[in-house]
Amino acid sequence: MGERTAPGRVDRRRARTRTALVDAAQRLLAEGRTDVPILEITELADIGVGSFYNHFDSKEELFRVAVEEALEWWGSLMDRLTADIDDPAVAFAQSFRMTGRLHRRHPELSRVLLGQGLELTRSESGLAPRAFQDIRTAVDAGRFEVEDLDLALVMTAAAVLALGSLLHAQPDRDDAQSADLVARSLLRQFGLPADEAARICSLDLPDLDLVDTLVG
Amino acid sequence: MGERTAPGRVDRRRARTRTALVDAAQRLLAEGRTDVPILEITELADIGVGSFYNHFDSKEELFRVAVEEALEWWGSLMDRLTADIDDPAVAFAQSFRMTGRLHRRHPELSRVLLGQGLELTRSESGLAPRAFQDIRTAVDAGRFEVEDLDLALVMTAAAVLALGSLLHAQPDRDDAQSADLVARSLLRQFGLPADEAARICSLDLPDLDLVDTLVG
DNA sequence: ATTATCTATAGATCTATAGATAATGC
DNA sequence: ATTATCTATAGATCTATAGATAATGC
Repeated sequence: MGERTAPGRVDRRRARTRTALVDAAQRLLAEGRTDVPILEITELADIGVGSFYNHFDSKEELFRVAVEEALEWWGSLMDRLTADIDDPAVAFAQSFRMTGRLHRRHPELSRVLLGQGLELTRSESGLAPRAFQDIRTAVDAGRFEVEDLDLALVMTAAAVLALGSLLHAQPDRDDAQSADLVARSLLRQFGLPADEAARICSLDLPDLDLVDTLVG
Repeated sequence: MGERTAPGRVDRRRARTRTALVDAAQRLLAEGRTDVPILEITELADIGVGSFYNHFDSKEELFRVAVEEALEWWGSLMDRLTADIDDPAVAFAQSFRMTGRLHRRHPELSRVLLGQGLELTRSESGLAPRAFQDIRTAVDAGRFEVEDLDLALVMTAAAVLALGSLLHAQPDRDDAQSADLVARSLLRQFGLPADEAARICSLDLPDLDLVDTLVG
């Protein structure tokens, strides 16, 4: 009976409510306040408490979804911005360096990321699978020399978190310079010669300003 | 009027209750369950709810103390075990390699550590100040070449956490080998030549079995 | 006599839902 | 007519304390 209907006003209204909840959850995540009553979440989202249960079974589920969507958004952005880079070592480095700049550019998203900690590496979506893929491709292409892929992934995640943590703790620190320094150190850990690592980490990055206007 | 009395039975009973609470909190921390009713904590500690408030004002305070005491215990152990090492690079590496082995040897304590995440680096006690001191001493002695002490500290903490996270996720992974591999990578990051880093990370470690019988 | 602990519970807070209202579809 | 949202609230849960009991000191 193929009842394919174009999404109508009802669906859009429903989607708006859901988005309001996820947005509110992301704002709370950014403040590290996940231990709040559902009523506070719905007030922040400016909807009635009752509507909460039309969309999520519990606070935990909402926060899980909120984290997932936030990181998936950034991950897919990194995909698009590195899609036409041939050298997988460069693609990896560009993603890392841009994610380093994320901490200042989108502090709320950065805090969502930091709040995840190393749980990050166990997610099926978001940044981890992409980083893992980048590293594997670079190893297969003979660009990285890494005998332990899992260790490499978790060290990468740790570097992202360490960098973000430091940038928030020290508001005056230069994010670009620190990010590139850490990226260089990671590339060297993955077997690239020092000068090659330095070269890669001083390449131009895509203009994130342009991107924000397209998708953010 | 100088009422110095030897701690009597009352004080010991009081201390026992407090310790029971802190122990219970550490067990809960190890399971990541800090969001439990106070009643559950006191039942786990096998004391009445009322007694809780004789010792702590809130759950949060109890958990803070529980983390602090756990990490301070391990930190002071590392101090003692590296006290008579002359080369600060070696002292740093020994502490790091032993802490890597902590994840298998004391999984509960390890989970307390992992639960802290990079907050770790902002604590006035525990591992961070010791690691910072080690790194600074090594830099001053010309053993490490590190231009950014804060970055070095946070990368060290991240490496500890990454290693622990991986060891828990992969129970079959060789903890000693992984720890030494990461330690070597850190030493190289801090400017030591590859062969020197490898040598340091294959030195004998103090016998932790003996120590456990003395203090644990 | 003093101090810590225990039991029992008042009052605060939170979750989840029932039933009413509003928006859209047909 | 249908579906989403809203308001109001019953019932569950949790915190923090009052008052009773038990342990120790003198």
